[in-house]
Amino acid sequence: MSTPAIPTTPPTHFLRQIIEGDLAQGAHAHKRWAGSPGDANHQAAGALDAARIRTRFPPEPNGYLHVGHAKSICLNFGLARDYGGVCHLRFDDTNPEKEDIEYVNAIVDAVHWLGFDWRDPDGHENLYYASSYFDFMYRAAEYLIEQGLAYVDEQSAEAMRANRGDFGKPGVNSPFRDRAPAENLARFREMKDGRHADGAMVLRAKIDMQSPNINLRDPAIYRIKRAEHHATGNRWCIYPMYTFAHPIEDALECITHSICTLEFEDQRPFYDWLLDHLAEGGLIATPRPHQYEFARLNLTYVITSKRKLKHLVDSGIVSGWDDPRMPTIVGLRRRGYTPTAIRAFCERIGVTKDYSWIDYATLEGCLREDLEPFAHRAMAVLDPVKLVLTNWDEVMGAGHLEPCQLPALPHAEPGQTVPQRQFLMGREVWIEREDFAEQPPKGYKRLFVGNKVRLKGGYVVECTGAVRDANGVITEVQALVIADTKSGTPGADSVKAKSAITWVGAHDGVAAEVRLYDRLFTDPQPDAGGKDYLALLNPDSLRTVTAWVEPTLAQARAGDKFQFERLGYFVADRKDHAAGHLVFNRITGLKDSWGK
RNA sequence: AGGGGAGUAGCCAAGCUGGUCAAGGCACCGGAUUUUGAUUCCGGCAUGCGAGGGUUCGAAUCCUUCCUCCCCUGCCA
Repeated sequence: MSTPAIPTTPPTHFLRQIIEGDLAQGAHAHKRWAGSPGDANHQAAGALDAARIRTRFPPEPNGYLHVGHAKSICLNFGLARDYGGVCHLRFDDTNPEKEDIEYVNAIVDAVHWLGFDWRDPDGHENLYYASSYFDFMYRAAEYLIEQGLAYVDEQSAEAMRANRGDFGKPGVNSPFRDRAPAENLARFREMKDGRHADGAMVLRAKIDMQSPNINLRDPAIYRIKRAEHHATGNRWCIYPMYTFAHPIEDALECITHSICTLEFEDQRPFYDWLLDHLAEGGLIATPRPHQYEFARLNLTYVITSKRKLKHLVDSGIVSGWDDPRMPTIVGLRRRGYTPTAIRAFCERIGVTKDYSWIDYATLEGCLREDLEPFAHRAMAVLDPVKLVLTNWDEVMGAGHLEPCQLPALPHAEPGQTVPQRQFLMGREVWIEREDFAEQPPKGYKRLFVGNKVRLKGGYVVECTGAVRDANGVITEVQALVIADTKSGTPGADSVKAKSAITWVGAHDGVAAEVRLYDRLFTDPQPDAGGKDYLALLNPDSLRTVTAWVEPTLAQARAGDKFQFERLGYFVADRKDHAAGHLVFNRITGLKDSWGK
């Protein structure tokens, strides 16, 4: 008797509603797609687009992706997947000074790792570069000039800024604003031909210097910049600005829904202005794309500012972009987070236009939820103290080692075969220091004199005391093993134990380096309100201990994830873990014990 | 100051055309099961939807005034 599968509808949000509305109206039903990006003529020659919608994830290749990008990735690729569409991966590489091919590759890896691809129904890969549209962008710029919609401004940057006005003061027209199109065209071509110095002049859209929206006060759309581009080399010395380039990129790729973050809302009127003019001129396919904005992710205790993240790396506060404490995709990956958990997280937090802070606990919860059903269990002792079973030799025989076993997963499905973990119990075992208490607090269920506890998978023992050294530090805990109480035998339940504690045999335990990671910052919002984030670093964000782990763990391979019972989820480090030197990273505890 | 956005529980978030509408998740608190104080399972958790006023038989949903927060004055994206 199995419960009928309940169809899981992803939570709705305003973007889904917009798309569903568009689809219902057939807004994109007649769009054509020639199989590659291109202008109006190119697309008109194509077939009806097999993709019902097209979205895009458009990172600038100037750094590593982080959780915030994951939200955008899951949104754009998820929407395309859910509505029979396609999501393009597009590198917005319009500023050669900041960009590098190294980042391109890292971004490709990260998006793939998250579980997404950018293929058309026919398998064609939609991986694009803004830089491959430079020719068209140049043509569009000349079109604008010819139409009297753009002009070359020779004011200095300072003069431009001053004449732009501010929130309370309208801008004033540039003295170059009313030049004739032919003159502008000539100047623009000189710019392209390298006849002018960097910064000597820019091409500006001619809109409205009085606009209350400062983005519409004749925004710069092309600048002179002699820099080698990672893709186009030195072919160009003028580069389009984001403002101008992005709408065109969307249009050439036949994007239906161009989704970006809130800070671009004021940019939308220009987006519409540009594309409407280009569509009217027959340069781009119609219907043209539309821009929608959502709120970016803020995660408590996490910083996503690229500049600050870079400082953490450069100053050695963390070991690199993939340090397991970093909120980068590579960092989360090395920490042990799974793509499934990250995707679930992005789904769970919703999509709105509200400025919000998501609890870090939400991410941790998604990880635990993902790992709980299949992460193999293992026993480990992170803060070891020896437990000596003083009557072991009499009861079990001198030097006896008792083979014990436990299933790798506690809740096996009826037909499921679960591997068994084998280990040995002897006179001496390692237990957690905190599993013994001289003065047990109220409700304490572990070892204290007179209390009976099961060594999980082994025998029930009764605590008799502890041995201290000259400084009063406990060097050994003592107990009596109770015969015939071994786990899985008929007598197992003959003696009631208050609890079961985890342990590792002193004879077959294996040493391992365990890296106990915690949040990098002590403040829930280290990146807000102009705080000094460096003063808010958590001094205990990494504690490395030498632990004892059960023998099965010696076979762990880099990247394998486990639940160390009662301790949390751990992953064998993908960089440093090796057969002869076990290294485990704590992904997260079994519950949030911070502040407990 | 001008423009653009947003305000529903500790944190997210449904709710849109006014009538069991205050969903759901996380967190938290009870209780049951448990050889992980985990998991699982049950139960609890907003007389109130930024505040005030109004329209209406009836408003989180409509009107109005006010308050708070975020974004915009790069030849960055």
